[in-house]
Amino acid sequence: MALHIYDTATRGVREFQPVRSGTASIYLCGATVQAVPHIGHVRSGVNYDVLRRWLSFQGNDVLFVRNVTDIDDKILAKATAAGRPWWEWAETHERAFDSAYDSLGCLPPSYSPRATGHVTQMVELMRRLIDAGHAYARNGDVYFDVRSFPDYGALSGQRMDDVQQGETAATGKRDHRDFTLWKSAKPGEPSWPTPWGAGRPGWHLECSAMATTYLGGEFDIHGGGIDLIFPHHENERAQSNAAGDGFARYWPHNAWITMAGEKMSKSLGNVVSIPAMLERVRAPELRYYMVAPHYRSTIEYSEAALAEAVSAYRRIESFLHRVAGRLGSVEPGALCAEFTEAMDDDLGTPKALATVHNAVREGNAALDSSDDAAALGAAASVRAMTGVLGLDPLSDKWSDSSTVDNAPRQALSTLVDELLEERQRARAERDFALADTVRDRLTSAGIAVEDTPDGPLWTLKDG
RNA sequence: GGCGGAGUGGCCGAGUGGUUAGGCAGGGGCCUGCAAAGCCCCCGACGCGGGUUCGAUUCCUGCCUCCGCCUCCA
Repeated sequence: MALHIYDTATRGVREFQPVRSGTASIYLCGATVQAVPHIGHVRSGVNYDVLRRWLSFQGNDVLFVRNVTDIDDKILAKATAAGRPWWEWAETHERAFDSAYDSLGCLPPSYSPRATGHVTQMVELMRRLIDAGHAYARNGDVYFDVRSFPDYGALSGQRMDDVQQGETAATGKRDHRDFTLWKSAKPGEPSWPTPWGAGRPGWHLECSAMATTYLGGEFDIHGGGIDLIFPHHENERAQSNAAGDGFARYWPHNAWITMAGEKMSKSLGNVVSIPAMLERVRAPELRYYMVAPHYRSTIEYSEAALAEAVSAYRRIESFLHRVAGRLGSVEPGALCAEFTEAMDDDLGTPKALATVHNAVREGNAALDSSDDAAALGAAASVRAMTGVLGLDPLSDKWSDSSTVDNAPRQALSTLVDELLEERQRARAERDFALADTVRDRLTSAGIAVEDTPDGPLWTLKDG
């Protein structure tokens, strides 16, 4: 089975057939960089990172473009309120997003275009729309004429007559449902010159301009959160199709992470920032939490569920450490067939992880029965499968050796090994009181000791 | 008002017209000086009422509850 992916436009799963065979082009609506990212924002990044990795793994040459909206009402308002230049405000938060994506193991995009760098392309797109009779200028604003495009509403399933109202601010519209392509300059606000007057981009226009600039008039996948279906993606599609571009072939949308049943928003005060979370759990554990449910299912955030994700991830991790400790290095091997099948079915990560856990159990059993070949095979498979999900505990990104300073670790290792030798001597002499005292000392220092057939193994607790 | 999503065992979370999701927790066992880890077994579920069917959690229908979008939003 080839990859099948959900398409909001058709309300169903369809086989992925790229515009150009052997390549995959993805445009993801990235952040409006007006505040620090929370876990909801990063879920989108992580979900599409998994899609991108899966397409790459299957041999596609993937182009992954994730934009940055670096000019909009909120950025201007917040920067003004903070007494800072708008461009500094945007840049500061863009860095915060980049850092959050990176810390969760999202591969960097092929390119991350900024809205302010693509005014030329936006002007050209407006020119085409006006020439074709799909847009009009009024007092320096430029609007898309919704009634000129009969297919408007097809993506989101909206019926024209039932759309309650459009953007509130605009005044020069022919129809209240028309949306703004370009906003005329207001005193004190940044602006760029156009044939219709100075102004700044309307939100929807920039994505069409940037997507087609880098991915072509027709490309494969356009993603984002479910809230973007209407009006943002509806409008993007309308303006691009009206201009004569085929635009995106597939429109998947990821669901929310909610808090106590409500979407996260700063006004509700229920935002969990990424740095705050990473003080409590390790990055791959948080990533596991976001990858384990299906991307189209709402995640109801809870401490207990997060703790379960931590346990589940550690089960996988400790299996790989077990095998590596006993049998030496483990290289990524072949995927289980069920894993491929699950991933091909609209990125069925829950089933895919079930496959991983089955392999872990079988691998542990093989280890217990000293079937080294089977254990190694299972471990290789687990590395490959978790690698596709960006969760491979032995990858350079997540293995402890790459994140912990080597010299301190060496020093610690020397001291711990001496204590463990002392404990082993005590055990050999059946002086268990002394042995347990040594173990208790290590435990209280945050070092867990496990006895294995190959001798004691120590790990730092709570990574 | 329009459009869309969801209600699964103690918890998280998939899925299917009849036969094992997976994880976490709980009970029993093996292993271990003890512990931890691991393995084996067990426990148990499909919001409510109708209908279709040999059989429905899975299809149809009515109802209840919750959530999202329609202004900016991952």
